[in-house]
Amino acid sequence: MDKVKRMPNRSYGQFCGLARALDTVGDRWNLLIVRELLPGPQRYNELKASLSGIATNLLAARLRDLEANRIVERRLADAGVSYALTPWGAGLREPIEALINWSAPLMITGRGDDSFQPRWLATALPALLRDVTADPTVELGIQVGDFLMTLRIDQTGPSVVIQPEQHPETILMAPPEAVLGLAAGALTTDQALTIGEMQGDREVLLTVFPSRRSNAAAALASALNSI
Amino acid sequence: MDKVKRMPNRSYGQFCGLARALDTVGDRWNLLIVRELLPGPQRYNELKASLSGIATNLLAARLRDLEANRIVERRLADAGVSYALTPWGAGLREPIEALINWSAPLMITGRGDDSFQPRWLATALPALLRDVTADPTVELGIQVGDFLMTLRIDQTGPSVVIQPEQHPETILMAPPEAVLGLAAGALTTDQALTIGEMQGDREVLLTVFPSRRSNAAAALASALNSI
DNA sequence: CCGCATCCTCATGGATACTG
DNA sequence: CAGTATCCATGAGGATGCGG
Repeated sequence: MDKVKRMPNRSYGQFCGLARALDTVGDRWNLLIVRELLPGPQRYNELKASLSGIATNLLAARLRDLEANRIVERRLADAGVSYALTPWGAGLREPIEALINWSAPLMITGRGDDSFQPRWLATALPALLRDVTADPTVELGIQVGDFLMTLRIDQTGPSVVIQPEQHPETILMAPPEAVLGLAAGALTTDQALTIGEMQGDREVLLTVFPSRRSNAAAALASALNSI
Repeated sequence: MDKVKRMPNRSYGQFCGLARALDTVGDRWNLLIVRELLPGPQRYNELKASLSGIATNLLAARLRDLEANRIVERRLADAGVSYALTPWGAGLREPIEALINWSAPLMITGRGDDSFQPRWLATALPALLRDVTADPTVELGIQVGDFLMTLRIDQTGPSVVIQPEQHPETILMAPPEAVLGLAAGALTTDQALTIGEMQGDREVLLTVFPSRRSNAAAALASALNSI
């Protein structure tokens, strides 16, 4: 009846950086929680809502583990608790961005029945557009849901700023499948624009400032084709 | 008795690159199998031996999944099957290297009771030394176990070549904890050299070519300190 | 031998109800 | 709002068997 002693925690037991990284953040939901916290701190119920489907006991357990491993820290916000990444935890941005870039072929099938949060674009777009240079300087405001950001492409490369001051004349409102499909290279810029213009009943509206429109389309096309 | 229909595969169901990447390679052992195949194809039993602790049925299942997802492909070798990465599967090198870099703080505790395979250095060392430039050109042969590689640091950055032609006068034979501890910044170069020289009974021998020794130590120190 | 498949046990994940 | 508690389904670990 007394079998061999069981390992208390299921570690790979390998002296390898990858194995130890996965020992720490390899459990289910862990990296998705980190992704959720990359744009900024979140409350427990915000995390629970964004990670649709996570069991509440699992979310609590994962947050406890991540806190014990110094990846996440609890902060006392007004009227509640707020979860934020430590500097080391925020260092997971690079691996996460690398996984997002690698996964581009998995995104061209479109959204399907999957859930979507505009917040995810704040991590995905900078990753997908990294190391891309465009000839003319382009600045687009992107609004998906109630999430505002500015996509800027210039000689120094592309950058995405979250929650910028609004530029109403250059706001691109698009459904997530159009934006991410475009970002993944699934659609040409023209197709994406067409989709945006065709589905007006879904509150999809494209209003790039006219004098910049061709520049924006060309820059986006060249940027996205090189992904 | 008829409950809600269960999902056949446990997908996150999120339209997000990270979530879809983890749907594909997030299951336990998957990324470690990819790491094992990064330096080159491996046989089933080689994988089973390196990944000490994996259940044989799990390895078979994971290889089937990875093959179905076009990450791994089976090749008919002489007298058996050989598993190799597809080009897309090899693209996981970047996320894996990013995780290895992120995990450096987890490596400074040393090897402990963990297992070790020299093959892992072939992925870890280039990752840890990326984006580092050294002033003088340095070339070191590193032998751990029966695994030979050349670490070269010059103006174009560091590079590691596996199984090179041997340079006996610059071979550094060191225990894995010394090499990886050094790579993780746990030890200064001098300490690592001392360890190497002190533990001769463990077949630990450091014989950097004398005229290059100071250059090598300085280059390694500056390279490793900037990690 | 190599490359798995089967069987069994236990740890982990998932859904829901409940509580300070 | 921010979690615990509980129960059950599923997946991992380990031993063994088995055909080529």
